[in-house]
Amino acid sequence: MSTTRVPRPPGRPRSQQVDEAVLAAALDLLIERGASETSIEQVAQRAGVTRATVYRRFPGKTALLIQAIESVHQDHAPGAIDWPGIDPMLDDWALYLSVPRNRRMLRRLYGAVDDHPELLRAYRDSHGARRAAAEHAALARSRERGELSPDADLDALQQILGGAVLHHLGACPDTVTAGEVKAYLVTLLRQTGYRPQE
Amino acid sequence: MSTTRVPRPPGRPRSQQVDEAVLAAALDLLIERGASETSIEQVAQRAGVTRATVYRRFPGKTALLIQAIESVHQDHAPGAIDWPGIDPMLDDWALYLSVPRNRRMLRRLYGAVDDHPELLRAYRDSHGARRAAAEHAALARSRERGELSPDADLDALQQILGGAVLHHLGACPDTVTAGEVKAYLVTLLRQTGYRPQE
DNA sequence: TTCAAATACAGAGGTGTACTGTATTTTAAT
DNA sequence: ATTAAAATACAGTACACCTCTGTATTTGAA
Repeated sequence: MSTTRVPRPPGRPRSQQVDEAVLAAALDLLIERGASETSIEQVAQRAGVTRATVYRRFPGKTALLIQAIESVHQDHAPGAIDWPGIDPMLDDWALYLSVPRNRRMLRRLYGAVDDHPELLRAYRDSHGARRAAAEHAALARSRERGELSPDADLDALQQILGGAVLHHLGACPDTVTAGEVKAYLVTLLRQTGYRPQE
Repeated sequence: MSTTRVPRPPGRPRSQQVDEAVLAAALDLLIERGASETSIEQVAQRAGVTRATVYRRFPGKTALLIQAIESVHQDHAPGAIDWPGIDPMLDDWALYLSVPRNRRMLRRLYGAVDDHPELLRAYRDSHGARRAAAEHAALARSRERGELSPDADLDALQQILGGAVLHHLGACPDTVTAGEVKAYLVTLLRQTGYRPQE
């Protein structure tokens, strides 16, 4: 492999530990305080590093936050998602939405749409695109199986589900269980003719 | 009338003009920059007064913003809303959601849920409560008229609509027309069995 | 006389850059 | 092979500048 033949550049290499600490601190602060309330100073402080060290890696706050967002989902979920139908898909969603940290994260991203649209875009680019396709596929399988009306508009259903998630994020306390989230989603989906096979 | 018999308090009275200027400035900044990015300093500057003048009226930013939000809808819409059915209701929504300022305002309120939950609460208290009842009534009328399935869950439909609005706010540019918004809402609602009478 | 409003103040925190000293690593000369 | 030089990273400090906060004091309108 020629990939191993990368001549190491001269000088002291950057500490990977510092890389990770900075990104983790940035992500934490994004979730805790939001994008515009997060400062380079705070990130550096939390990462146990000086501001200059952060500035060496990132030109500014936005670039830092974008990379922090991207760093989340490159760790796990390298393979493609594939749900056999709506029910297991909702299970996954419910599990995700029952973790307060995830809920806050999503709210922060949507809440920063006007000031930092790049963040939501980075989130979608880094792990939303695959999902959309997988969602569509799951809905299609369920429709074939008769769990949905044969003439159901899958795109519309997808948007209804997306809206339901947003509504839930804004209206429900972060103490909900996965079971409650799923029950909520199923209730709404039932209005569209969803009839899960038992 | 004894109401005219209010003995004027001694000293210089507060300028009502300043009152309005401060509230208007606060509302503008809330919409433009968001709650946490808005400072008393900026409000004072935009209202053409000094900080001390603002502090005399409001103990802090939150109280100021709450009152600014409440000041919007006490001007117009004093009477109860009453929609004869879903279609005119969607017309009203679409009109509202086609005004960029309104869209921004809603995004700001939802985006500030984690940091300033009082703001969304104030919004709901000051003109969301009435609406919810009116929505339910409009849906009920349409159901009776056969535009919805007889066993439609009105609460669930209401939440679907609420979610759709949020989704639209986050996904669509603020240049949409009222017609486009309505088309979007109707498309989603059709999935729930909505069949408007022509 | 009494309160509104302007002015002044001290403190906190953030920004981006620059400079020090030290640690770590490669490259080149011996 | 050993050693010196060069290159880079990091901590720490400082700078000049800005914005915001909350209060205290003064000026002036009713």
